[in-house]
Amino acid sequence: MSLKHAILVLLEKKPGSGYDLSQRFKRGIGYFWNASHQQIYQELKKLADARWVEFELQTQSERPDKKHYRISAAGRSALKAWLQEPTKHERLNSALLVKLYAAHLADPQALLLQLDERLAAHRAKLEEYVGHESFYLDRGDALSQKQAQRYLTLRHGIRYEWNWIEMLEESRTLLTQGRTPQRPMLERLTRRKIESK
Amino acid sequence: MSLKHAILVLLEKKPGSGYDLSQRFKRGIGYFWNASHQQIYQELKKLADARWVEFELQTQSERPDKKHYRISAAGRSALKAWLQEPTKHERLNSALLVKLYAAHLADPQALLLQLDERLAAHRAKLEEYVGHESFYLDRGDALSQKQAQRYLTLRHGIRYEWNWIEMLEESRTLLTQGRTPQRPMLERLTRRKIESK
DNA sequence: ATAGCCATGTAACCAGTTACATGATTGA
DNA sequence: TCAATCATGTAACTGGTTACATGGCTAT
Repeated sequence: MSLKHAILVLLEKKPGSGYDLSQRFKRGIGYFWNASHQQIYQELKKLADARWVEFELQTQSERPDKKHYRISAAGRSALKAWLQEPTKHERLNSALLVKLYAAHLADPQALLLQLDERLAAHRAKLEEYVGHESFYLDRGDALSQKQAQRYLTLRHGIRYEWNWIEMLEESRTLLTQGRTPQRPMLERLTRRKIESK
Repeated sequence: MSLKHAILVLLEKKPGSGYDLSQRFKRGIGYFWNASHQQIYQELKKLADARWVEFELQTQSERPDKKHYRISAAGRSALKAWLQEPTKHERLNSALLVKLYAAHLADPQALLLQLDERLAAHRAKLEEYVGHESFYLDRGDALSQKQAQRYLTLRHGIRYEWNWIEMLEESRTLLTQGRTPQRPMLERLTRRKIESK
């Protein structure tokens, strides 16, 4: 499992409560890892049992008490070990693509609704990400290694959203106007790049 | 769950055994849905219990006996109902991106190995997909609605692989030469496209 | 009043992976 | 002889979702 390790990465960067972590999973690291608060709390408990994290109880007036977690030395070395391990391919299972594949069996109107809903969501995400990008671009050459890494993951997020938008737009065109894209997805120039493996 | 429905889609297209299905999940529909044979056999049993599929036993000499499954009328209407239902967002969890995000904590050599392994896999997939594409392009305007839908899902697969390749190449450049991409991911022209929501 | 944020959790369930199990045929 | 293909499954486990549960504070 990697949720354990994703949490360790976050705590290595900055300690915090389960609640803090669940917020952070919705922002930066949410480009490529998601977790619900239920999962996070259970995982933190396991991590604490394994001594990979430690916490102190912070009592607060005005707000509920909270547990402030930080990574331990053991956690750091577990994280480092995990970083060296080979990484499995993640599978991609998309129910929406299954529906598109079987679109001829569906009511076109109902499918279009679903496409539009998703299109709006991906456009919103993309706008958000493009907004984040200026942070890195303004700094130009002066990006640290850490920042550069994070910028690359953001670029991945941007590409991901952009792809979905293109796919959904092409699907809309097909369903509303019956037109299919005629050009190959990749042109000769880019194809050269593949072959130079 | 959608594995049920993915199976129904496949059986609607063409009946077959569990083994056949597991092969088909590795090919065409594998662009966007994956399933292991263990999952498939268990799911087929449930589908048969629910009367969404039917099967006959085919005894074979020379080869093991098999169960030939086909979709039932009830299965067809369950499938149709599912196609109208709203579709949940799939979450994207990528351990490799988590590792990249935390690359400064890792041994660069070990990480590079992982990147290269993935890069090779994505390049191989891309070549495979680009090969499939000619099937659709040769037919030009003459694509049926069904074929056009399938072509769109293939295009999605091509984009997906291409993205990973770009991301992994940028990461290699960062890890080996310390260079970060300077240009914004999307230029102004394409950005207009986003805003015209 | 009503919703949203802060803050934590449990329990039941569903989905997916890994390990184990069998056994014949075909091609290198 | 070894690996691959055909063909089916069970069992244990891990990971993730949904539903349920509590409760004060702040802003509209």
